[in-house]
Amino acid sequence: MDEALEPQQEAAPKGAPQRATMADVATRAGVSRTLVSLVLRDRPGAGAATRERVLKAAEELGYRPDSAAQMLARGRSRTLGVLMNLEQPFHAEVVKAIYPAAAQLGYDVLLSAVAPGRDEHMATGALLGHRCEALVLLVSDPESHATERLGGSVPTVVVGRKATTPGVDSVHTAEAKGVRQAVDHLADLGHRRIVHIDGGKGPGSADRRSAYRAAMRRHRLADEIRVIPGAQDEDAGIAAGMLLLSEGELPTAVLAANDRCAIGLMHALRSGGVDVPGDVSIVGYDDGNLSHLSHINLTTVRQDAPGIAEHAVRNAVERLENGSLPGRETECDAKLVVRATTAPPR
Amino acid sequence: MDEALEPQQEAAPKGAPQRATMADVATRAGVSRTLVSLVLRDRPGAGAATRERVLKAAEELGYRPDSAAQMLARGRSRTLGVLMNLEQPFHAEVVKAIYPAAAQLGYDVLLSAVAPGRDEHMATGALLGHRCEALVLLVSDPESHATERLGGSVPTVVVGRKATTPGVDSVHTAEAKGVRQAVDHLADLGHRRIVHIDGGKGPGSADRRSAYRAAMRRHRLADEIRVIPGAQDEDAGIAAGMLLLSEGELPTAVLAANDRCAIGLMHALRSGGVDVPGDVSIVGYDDGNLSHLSHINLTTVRQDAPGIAEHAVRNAVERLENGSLPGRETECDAKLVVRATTAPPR
DNA sequence: TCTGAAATCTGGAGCGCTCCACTGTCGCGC
DNA sequence: GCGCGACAGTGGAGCGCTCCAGATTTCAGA
Repeated sequence: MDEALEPQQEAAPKGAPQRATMADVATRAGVSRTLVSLVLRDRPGAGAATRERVLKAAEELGYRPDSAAQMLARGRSRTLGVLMNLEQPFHAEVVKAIYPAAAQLGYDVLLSAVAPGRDEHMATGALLGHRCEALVLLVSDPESHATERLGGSVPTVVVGRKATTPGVDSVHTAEAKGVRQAVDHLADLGHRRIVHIDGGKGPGSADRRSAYRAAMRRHRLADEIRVIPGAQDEDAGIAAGMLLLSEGELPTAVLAANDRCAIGLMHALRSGGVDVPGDVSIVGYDDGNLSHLSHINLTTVRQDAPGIAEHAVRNAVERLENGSLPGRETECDAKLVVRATTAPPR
Repeated sequence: MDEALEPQQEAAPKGAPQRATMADVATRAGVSRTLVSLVLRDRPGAGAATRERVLKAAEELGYRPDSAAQMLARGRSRTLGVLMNLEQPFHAEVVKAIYPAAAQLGYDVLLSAVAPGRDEHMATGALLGHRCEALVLLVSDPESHATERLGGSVPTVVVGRKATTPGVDSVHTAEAKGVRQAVDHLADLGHRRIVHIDGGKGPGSADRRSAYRAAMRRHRLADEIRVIPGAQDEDAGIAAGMLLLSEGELPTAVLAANDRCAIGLMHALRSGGVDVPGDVSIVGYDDGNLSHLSHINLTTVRQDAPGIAEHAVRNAVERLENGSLPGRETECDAKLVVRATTAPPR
C-alpha cells in the first residue's frame, strides 16, 4: 500500500511553490471539485456547514482561482480590454473610473498601452489574445480604421471621438458645447483674434476643430478663423508657440488642443516674453490634475471622465449581452472652468 | 462519404462570430492540431510546404492563439505583471520601457493600476489571477509588507526602493548619488537653509531622506537639517508651501519629494508672492516630461527609467528561470539636471 | 535487402476550471 | 407507506491548447 513511488509530499518549496488548485481545496475539505466551485462562486447548492469548511480550506491553502482556466471553461472571460496612452493624463482619469464601473458589472479589466515600438495593433492584439470580450479604445487612429474595425469580431467602444465604423459604439464629450463655451468666454472678454491649435489625429480633435469654426461664425468672427496644425502634447504647443512668435503679430487668444498642448504653448510664449494672460489668453481642454495646479492655473474645458468611463463600460457590456445593436453614440457633458490664463485683451 | 450531417458552413456570423480555434486551422490545412501548434510556434518538425499551408489557413481564418488556453496547457504564462499608479508620470516612463524589454525576452506584460477603491492588494490579485509568473511593483507600501511578501509565491521585483523582504529583488535609483548632487549644487550656490519635503511612503523616499541628511552633514549643515513630512504629489507640495509661508521665515532652498511635489510647492510659494528661484530655490526628483516644460523648467534629479525597466524585467525573468536566487539589489544611475528653479540665495 | 536514424506527422492525455446530468437523502402531504 | 420536490452533493465531459509517446515515411549506409 505504501510502495508509493510518487513523491506524495506536500508541495516541497522546490523551485515553483506549486499553486493550489481547486482539486486541492476539494480534497482538503473532503468534498468534490464541483462543490468547491459552487461555494467559491457563491452559488446555491451547498450546505452552510460545508460552505464554511470549503472556504476555510481555500483560505488555508491560499487558493486563488486561475482566471485562465475559468475563461477557458466558461467560454467567457468577463474581461474588458482597455487601450490607453500612458502619457495622456486624461486617460489615467478615465481608466481610474473604468475599474469600479467594470467591477460593478462583474467584469475584469485589462490594460494595454501604446508605447514606442508598440502600436495600436500590437496593443489590441495582446488584449484580444488575453480573451478580452470587448474593447474600450481610449486611443485609436481614425484614419487607419483597422483598430476600430475589430468591432467586427469584438464589441468595441471608441472613446473621445465619433466612431466611423458601423456597429461600433462611441462615447465622447459634447465637444461642440465645450468649445462653444470656451469661445463664448473669450469673445465675451472681448477677444476677436482667437486661433485654435488642432489636435491632429487625437481623439476629439476633429470635432473640436469644427466646433471651433462654428462657434467663431456664431460670433461673426468667421474672418478670424485660424487653425494651426498640431497634436495633443506639449511639443505641439511649443511648436505652435514658436510659430506664432515668429509671425510678429500675435493673436489675442488661443484655444489649445488639450491641456498638455496648452502648457507647451504657454511655455513657449512666456519664454518669448509674452505675458499670459495679459498679451495672450489660453484655454486648454481636459482638466487633468495639472491644469488647476502649479502656477499653470489653466482655464480649460473639463471633460466628464467618470461619466465617460461609465458609459463606455456600460455600452460595451450591453453590446456583449445583446449581440447586434446598432452603433450608438453617447455624449458626455463638457464644462468650461475659468481660471487664470484668460483675461480681456489689451 | 459525403453524408455529412454536420453543417459545414463557414461560421455564419450569428451573434457571436465564433473565434477560430486551432482545430479549425488544422482541418482547413488538412493536418493535425499538433502540427498547427508546431508551425505557429515556429518550432522544427514540419515540412516547408505544410508550414506554408498552415500559415495560410491560419491567416485566412483570422486565427489568434488563445492565451488562456496556452497558459493552461503550458503550465506557464510567460507573462509579467506590473503594478503601477496611473498618476505617476514616472511610472508611465518605466512601463513604456518595460514593454520592449519584456518582449525581447519573450514575455508578455499585464498592467494593473491602483485606483480609488482598488488598493495594491486587489490590483496584484488581479495580476496573479491572470497567472502572471512574476510581478514588478512600481507601487508598494513598505509598511504593509503584504504585497512584497507575495515574493514567497511569485518572483517579485520592487522598483524604486530597497526591498525589505528576503528573496525579493529591488531595482532603484542611486538615491544617495542623486540627492548628494542636488545638495552639492545648492550648497555650491551658497545655500545653507535647505529643507527637504519627504515623500512619505512613496518609493525611494526613505532613501532620499537619509541621503539628504547625510549630504547635509557632509556640508557641515547638520544644524540646518529639516524634513517636512509630505508625499509624492502636488497636494503635498502645496501643503508644504503653505506651511513654510505660515512660518514667516522661509528656507532658501527646498529639495522636494519628486517633481509633482516640487510643482505643487512652486505653485503655493508663487501664489504667496515668493519668487522662485529668487527667494527660494527648488529641486525636484524624477525628470518626467513635465519638468523640462512649461515655464516650470524644474531643476531636478533624473532617474534612468529605461535602465530601471530593463533591470527589473531581467531580474524577474532570471529569478523565474533560476528559482531561488538571493534577493538582489540593483542601483541605476541618477543625475542632476540643472534648469531654472535654482539660483544663488539673495 | 535490411537496419536504423532523421524527418515528418498523429493521437491522446491533461492543464484548472465550469457546466450538465445525474444520484442520494430528506421531509412532507396525502 | 408512497410519491414527489427540494436540497445536497457527485462525476464526467470539454473549453483550446501543448506536450509526450508513438506512427509513418524517407533515405543513407552496410
